Amino acid sequence: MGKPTVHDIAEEAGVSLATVDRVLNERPGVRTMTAQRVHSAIDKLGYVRDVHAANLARGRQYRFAFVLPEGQSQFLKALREAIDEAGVGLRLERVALDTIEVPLNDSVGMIRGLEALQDQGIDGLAIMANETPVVRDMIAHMKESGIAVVTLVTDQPNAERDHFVGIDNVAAGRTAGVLMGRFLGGRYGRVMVVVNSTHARDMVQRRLGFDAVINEQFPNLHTLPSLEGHDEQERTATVIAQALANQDNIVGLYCAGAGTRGVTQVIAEQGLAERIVVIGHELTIHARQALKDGLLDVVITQNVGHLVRSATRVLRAKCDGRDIIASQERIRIEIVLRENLP
Amino acid sequence: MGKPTVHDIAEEAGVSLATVDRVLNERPGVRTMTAQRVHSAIDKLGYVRDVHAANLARGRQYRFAFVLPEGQSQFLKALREAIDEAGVGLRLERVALDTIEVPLNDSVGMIRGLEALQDQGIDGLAIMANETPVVRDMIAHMKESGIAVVTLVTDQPNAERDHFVGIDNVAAGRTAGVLMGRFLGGRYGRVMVVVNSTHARDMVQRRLGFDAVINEQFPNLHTLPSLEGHDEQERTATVIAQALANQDNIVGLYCAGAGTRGVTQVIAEQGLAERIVVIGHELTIHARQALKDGLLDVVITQNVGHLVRSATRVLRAKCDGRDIIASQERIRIEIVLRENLP
DNA sequence: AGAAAATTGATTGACGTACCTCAAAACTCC
DNA sequence: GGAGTTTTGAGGTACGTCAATCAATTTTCT
Repeated sequence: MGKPTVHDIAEEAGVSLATVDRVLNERPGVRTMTAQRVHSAIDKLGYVRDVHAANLARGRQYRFAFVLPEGQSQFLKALREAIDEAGVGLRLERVALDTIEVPLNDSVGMIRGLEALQDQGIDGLAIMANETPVVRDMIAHMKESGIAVVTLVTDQPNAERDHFVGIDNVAAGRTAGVLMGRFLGGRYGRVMVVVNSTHARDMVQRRLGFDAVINEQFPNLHTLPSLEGHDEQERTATVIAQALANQDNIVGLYCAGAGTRGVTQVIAEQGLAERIVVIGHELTIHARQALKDGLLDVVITQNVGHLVRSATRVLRAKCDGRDIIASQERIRIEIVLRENLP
Repeated sequence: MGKPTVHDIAEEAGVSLATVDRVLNERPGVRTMTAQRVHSAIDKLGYVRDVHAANLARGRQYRFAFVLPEGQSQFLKALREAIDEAGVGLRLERVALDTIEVPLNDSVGMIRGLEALQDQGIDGLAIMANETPVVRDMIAHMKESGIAVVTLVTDQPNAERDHFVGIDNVAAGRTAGVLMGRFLGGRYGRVMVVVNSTHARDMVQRRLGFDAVINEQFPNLHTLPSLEGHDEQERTATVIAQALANQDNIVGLYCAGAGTRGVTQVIAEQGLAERIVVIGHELTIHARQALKDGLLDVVITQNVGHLVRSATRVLRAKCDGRDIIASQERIRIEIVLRENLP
């Protein structure tokens, strides 16, 4: 009464094992009629192929590559570490993970990097990159040559990716908005918003969500135009310090980008922790420390471990032609306070 | 250059396959000296046994059982659904999940239920139950007969369980405390606390964390003695209504237990949504709706899907004698607002 | 009808491990 | 040094699937 095997469906369909195998692996030389008989036997018995036995037999290795932008940000570092850590455990599962880093705004370098990948015979790709035509074409090209592609952290909704692994950034911005409004408890004032770049899709979305909530629910607050930090600590610190000097009655600061370090630096230097509600993104080690020190009130984050594992699960499912369990692959918007620091 | 196999370690150790097999599966009849040679060959080559091939060979089935308290609460319902859902996907992994329900405060019934399990030849157990001597002895008994045991949702720190799958309830209470304090933005008043039962360990811990934060950080607030709802909507609604009538200046309500429905019922009836900050636990369908309707400000929750998958991963690792990846098995305290509702 | 082509069956050997048997070799102990 | 015991080796079968070969059968076409 165990699970049905190929033998059982061969018997049920009244064909030989060889034929069942041909049908299952879509090899030629089977009449449509016969194939149909096999398929209905599969349905009737509820056969599902034993992926592990199959992989064992064919000596299959899944080769997945993570394509990340070059950069020293703590978020990227944590992401790379998560990839390495996941890679260790996945070796037992016949999955090999590679990481390649491509220059952020250098399309030629990116194309070169990805072409190298293709020659290596990669099975799947998780790509984190800004939305550009070059990337979009690259994804289309990869898909054409049978490589599964997921976008990571930043989506490319117009590209033919199989799946997006990351959070809904509008919702993340909205979440930041409510927390900002509620933590300020009715106080009147202005809220500064810092982004990495006003062009990046995720920054735009977070800002959108943030402003929407503030405008809808907190008429006592006024959001200022975005400041650009460009992912650099010094630059972020400078623009913030400048803005603080020029504006009065700043009660909140939302750092929608990853460069929280520059923010906390200014907050610490000017001793603003008590007076200003500060909300940042991505739970890096610096953000953790800042939370503990009270320099940061809230961090909105996505778990890098989940990102990596979800991406590999999705890629594997796509390679095997299986469906994914959507509920399992939804990346949560995590709200971290000092009190629930994991 | 592939992964080393048993053949490779046989050669490296200068012994036969049979001997390697005896060592790996701890079968008798191998001199300590020889076993040592095999072990050092394993270390040297970095051999890791292919679990899937092994399971295939021995036709292994992992049989795990979830032991849940009887009850109709939405949380339990969601947990049961998560178990069923996970069970479907896990069939391919040779894991069979069962759920059994035992009467909450009936030790005899519980023992009977668990004894039935033992006879069925179960490999692992995930148990959610109040901390009692009966349960503790049961766990010890199970462990003795070689069954892996994890506690679920509620820990039994004095029992010899292999692992606890659930959140840190003190931290959860603290999280509720900060959110309560900050959402109230300096207002003065009293905060009501509702629990299922003042005896349950997790309720005590949440209450502890909640009070600690309020006392440390929010002198403007005063927490009232716990009200008991006993997991019943009507009863919860009654005690809250009563307390509201007897106390003035209630500004917050923390429902540490799962019976959020009774709370939202009263809030809706008396139109208190705007005046009182309400924080509850567990994101059931009712809690979702209440968040959307603004009857609930925050829900602190643990993802039931994660709970179930983590429990099965841990049990499987224990059965295989593998280590778990601690970071992957830490269940997050999730903060859910209307804006980041998943 | 006969030849050519397409389809199907039967069989075999992997993959990496478990588990069993039987015989050979190596150790005890007196 | 011989009997007894313990340890080791050699070999086979199985798990569920893939992949390949070669022969046998059926279909298609002329």
